[in-house]
Amino acid sequence: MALLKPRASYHHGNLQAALVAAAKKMVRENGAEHLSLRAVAAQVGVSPSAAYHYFPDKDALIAGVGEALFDELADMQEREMSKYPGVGAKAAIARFRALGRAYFDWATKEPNLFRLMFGAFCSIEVDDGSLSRRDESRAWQLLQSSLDDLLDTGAMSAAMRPYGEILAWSSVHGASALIVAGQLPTEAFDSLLDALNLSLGVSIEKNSRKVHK
Amino acid sequence: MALLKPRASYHHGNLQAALVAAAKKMVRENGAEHLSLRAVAAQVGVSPSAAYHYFPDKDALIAGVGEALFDELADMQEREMSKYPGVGAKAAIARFRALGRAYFDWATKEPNLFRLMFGAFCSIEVDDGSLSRRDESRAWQLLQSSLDDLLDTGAMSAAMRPYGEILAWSSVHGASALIVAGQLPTEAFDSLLDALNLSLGVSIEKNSRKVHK
DNA sequence: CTCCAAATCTGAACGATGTGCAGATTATTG
DNA sequence: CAATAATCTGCACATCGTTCAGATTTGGAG
Repeated sequence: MALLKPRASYHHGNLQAALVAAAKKMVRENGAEHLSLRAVAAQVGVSPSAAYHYFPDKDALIAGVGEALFDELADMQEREMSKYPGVGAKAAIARFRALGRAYFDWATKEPNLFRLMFGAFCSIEVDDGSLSRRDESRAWQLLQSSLDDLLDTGAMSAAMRPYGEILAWSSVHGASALIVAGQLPTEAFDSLLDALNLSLGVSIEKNSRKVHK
Repeated sequence: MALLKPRASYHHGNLQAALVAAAKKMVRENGAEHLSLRAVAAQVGVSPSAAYHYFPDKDALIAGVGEALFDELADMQEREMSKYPGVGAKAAIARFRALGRAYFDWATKEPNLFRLMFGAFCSIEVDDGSLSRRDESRAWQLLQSSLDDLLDTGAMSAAMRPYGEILAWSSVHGASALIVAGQLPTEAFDSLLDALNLSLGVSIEKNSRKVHK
């Protein structure tokens, strides 16, 4: 089982990317904890040892998958936000909700990938004391500009603005993680978004759902 | 390495509990993803096969550790809250803060145990549609009574009460998880607690820290 | 106390896994 | 065209999770 596929040439061409892509697909289906380096290599049509030319060990491969995933998540968030292109407060609120919901949808549709991103893999280097991952991440910048947008259009209370990033990201991530882990029911996320809007001084509009029980 | 320790009697006495305890110690040190069933058995002084009399497989052992951990977490939260035994609003606020901070301290002091609890292990059974884990968990009940306490003592706005559980648990868990994953700096949790108190209509008292950055 | 059945643990074995290393194969450059 | 570098293979090793037949011990019935 899991035999080597024949290849056109002895050299693969773009092995590194192919390994990451194959690993991502297998993590999505089986979870990162059941990923096998040998299976990834076989899927790509290469011997297990070949992977060690591009990754020092299996964990590095998984970290490579994680990097790609953070980019994909930001892409999806941008796509969802761009569906509400207006300039007023109403559009700003819609974009803010879309941002949070995109995060949640990603988490629930791809729980294995979501767990990979925030698990024990993808170790963050903080030894040099420079930028923390947060400041450079695209997701963080999206959130920041969305909150600025809310403030500028008068949709958000100025008093809560300094807490916007931490409260929004923590609560949206926390609800998503707890729901993915089975500790909260799926419907709880609607309540969370309503609560978050209330907290930031944003009035709930008609598309909000009922408070969960 | 990892030799079998000699035992007094052929039968161990309380193997199941000993296995869980040893597994917990090893997860705490090396992370659940590097736990070895054989190493756990050797630590207890028993052959690897002996474990299969109490757990169908390795994942079940890890799930057993998870169960114990949820109890320990609730114990710690109760202990921390009992340090503020007053009856007024001020004490209720202090207890609420202690509840959240105990959760965070647990997460940061034992990141490997924290990740085990909310990772892909400890699968929740929801097939029978009965109680979700949330409703029966002691942590949830602690949070509920703490929020009721805030409301009764007039420390919390009644309008926010329906959102109390979801907002508090999601944001505290989210901030803890993001900080443990290295996505947020440690100091961010103080801001989160302040933001949470503001959101629920609780006035910030003197022991609050500066907003981060 | 004796003996037997049930509970508990061992030992060896199997297939699969992560990883290192010597060498084979191909690409690239002078 | 030759030689050097890049890339990949084959084999080996230790370890892992798991199974199963059998050894050891316990507890209860006579």
